[in-house]
Amino acid sequence: MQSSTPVPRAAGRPRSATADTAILAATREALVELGWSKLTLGDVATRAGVAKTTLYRRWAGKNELVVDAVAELFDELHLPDRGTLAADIEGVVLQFATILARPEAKSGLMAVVAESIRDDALRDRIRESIVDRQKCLVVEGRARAQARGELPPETDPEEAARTADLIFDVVAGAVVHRTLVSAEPADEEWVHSFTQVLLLGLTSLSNP
Amino acid sequence: MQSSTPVPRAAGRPRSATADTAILAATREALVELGWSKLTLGDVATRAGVAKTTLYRRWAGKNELVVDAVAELFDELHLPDRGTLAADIEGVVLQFATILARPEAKSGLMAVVAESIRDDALRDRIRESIVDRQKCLVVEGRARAQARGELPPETDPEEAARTADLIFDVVAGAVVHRTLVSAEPADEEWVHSFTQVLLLGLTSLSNP
DNA sequence: CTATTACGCTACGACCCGTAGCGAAACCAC
DNA sequence: GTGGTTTCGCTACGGGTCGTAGCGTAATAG
Repeated sequence: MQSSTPVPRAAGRPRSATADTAILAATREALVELGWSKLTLGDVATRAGVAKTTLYRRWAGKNELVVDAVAELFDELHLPDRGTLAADIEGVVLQFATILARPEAKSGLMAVVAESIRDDALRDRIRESIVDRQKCLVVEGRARAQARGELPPETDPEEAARTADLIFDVVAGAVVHRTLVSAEPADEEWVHSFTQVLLLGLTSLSNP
Repeated sequence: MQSSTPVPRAAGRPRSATADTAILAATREALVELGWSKLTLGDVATRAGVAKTTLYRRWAGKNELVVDAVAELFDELHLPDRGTLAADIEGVVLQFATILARPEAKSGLMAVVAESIRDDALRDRIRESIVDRQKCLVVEGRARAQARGELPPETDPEEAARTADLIFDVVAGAVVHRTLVSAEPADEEWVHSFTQVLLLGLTSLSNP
């Protein structure tokens, strides 16, 4: 019934994979040099060495393109295992802060989130490719801490989800606000103080 | 040396005060209906019943205009005196969340902050008219708590400033992230849980 | 009155958007 | 090889917004 390549290969000329990576890299480059507002799709196409029409065949517009370009920055985000909850938090927060310190992340992230306020599809895209991956780290970190006995095990899964959401908003919100609004570096000293505050709140939530 | 009106009145036709308020109101209206990206200065001028040139005589561009329009939303932000630190925090955070729930705040605030990443003058404008006023509430709230004996008095003023900055980033960041990124309401239940986390961290910072 | 400044209006070049149309190139099945 | 199919690069276009210049008029001070 089927030949060697059942479904994956559709007929016709395949899309250039190198073009994708070139476009996303060009987008980040333009974000650094021009910022969000002065970034144009025509300019990105020129930088990537592709035609403007090729860009529009793959992305609906500036919003979606920048989301994908910024999302790749968060690929390097992983949860270290440093033995204690405090050390794990410090490690992952510091990673997050390092990524946010890059100009392409600063220029792009806030802008697409602002756009997502009035674009539900864009919000979902951001959630899938950026936010949810970060939230997983919170859940995983809490699970490790519970396995170590640093935090009591969760009883109500619904309550656990609410707590994870709260922690995530606090962590991500604080780092983003520090970096993008206060415009000061989230360096080791700041992360250490922040972790200290968070840690007490974490344990207190579990032992009301 | 001076007549009746020394400095304030310059020669010539004075600027219309009603035009200012009409323009800022029209800006907020356009933010609600169109959002940041589709808001044009020509449209705002039409809504306000003024000429487009009048707009450009008073504001350098879209960024500065929206900052002023959004800043007025935060005029109603005041620190209540509910007797305890926990109650004060819950009160002011709930006020902040209520303002951020308004569509004109959502659409405008994130966008101008994103623009301020690459515009130092705009960042200063935001700081003066929006951020610093919020930070004052943190400082004032801590002073009250210290007067009540809920928090130990500060010794090092530099350390006190760092702590206030940290608390501010945590509070503002968490509420903003909850409202604009997670896109879920910062209602009384959430604010209560958040306050619980924050309060423990606050006291722990003071008693290391 | 004159001088000065703000206002409304019109018009303009410049830029970017997003799309259509075309021929050429790269893959598939036969 | 020969079709069929899809992508690619390129050009060109109408439409929209920008920010400014120019002009005549309106409002205030001296």
